[in-house]
Amino acid sequence: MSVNVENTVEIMAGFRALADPLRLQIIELLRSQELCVCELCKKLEVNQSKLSFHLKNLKEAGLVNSHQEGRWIYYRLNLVQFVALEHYLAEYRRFGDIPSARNCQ
Amino acid sequence: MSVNVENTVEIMAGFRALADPLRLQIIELLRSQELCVCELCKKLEVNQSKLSFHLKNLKEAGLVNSHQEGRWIYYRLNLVQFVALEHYLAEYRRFGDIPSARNCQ
DNA sequence: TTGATGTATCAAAAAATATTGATGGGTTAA
DNA sequence: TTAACCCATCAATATTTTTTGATACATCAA
Repeated sequence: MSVNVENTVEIMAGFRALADPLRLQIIELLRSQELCVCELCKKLEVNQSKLSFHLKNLKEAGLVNSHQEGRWIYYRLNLVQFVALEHYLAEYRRFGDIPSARNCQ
Repeated sequence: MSVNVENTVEIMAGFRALADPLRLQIIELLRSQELCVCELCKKLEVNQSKLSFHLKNLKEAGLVNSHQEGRWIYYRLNLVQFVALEHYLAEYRRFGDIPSARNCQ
């Protein structure tokens, strides 16, 4: 019933990574297909350095993985982490209605 | 199938609000019971101004509601918004495996 | 080899967020 | 009334995050 404190840091990192418009655009693109950085650059019309920064951010939060193929580095979603975040949120409604406050003082 | 762009701003605001340790502590406390600001202050050992800032943040993101009762203002979770965020994440796994990249160039 | 391409990283500047302390507005009890 | 309490807001500061441009390191093609 109580929230797992050890995981909370990772969960929060996930939410933090999702809290940015460009990063949200990135993961929405990756939703349908794995992509390399240069393709993301073109589709999102941002410079490579900026994109690299945000991809690192997403990767450190566990939301994406990458693998190299020749000189390209492909990024793809790590769905496991999405599920973890989803479950964290699901916990909040698991126990139904929340009691009103008993009077303060 | 595609992600609803209009909602994305609200969804992102939700994630942003969750991306902070104190705010996460707040909602974890509110999970079991509605609380007033002074009680949250005591439990979390932070000053009132700081707490007020973060509560405003959570409220603007739709994660909590508040109502006044005498001189106390009680905050409680807005579970509807938690469900909305949960559903947003659930969309990512709805369509199963993601194709590998076709070669870039 | 050499030069071009794809990507990460770094330092500096810019922008966004958070903290702090002070103040003020409601509400209640005396 | 007055004073105490609960809370929001504001301005100034501090901190964190993001952007930008430069550079460096692989890999590949010629």
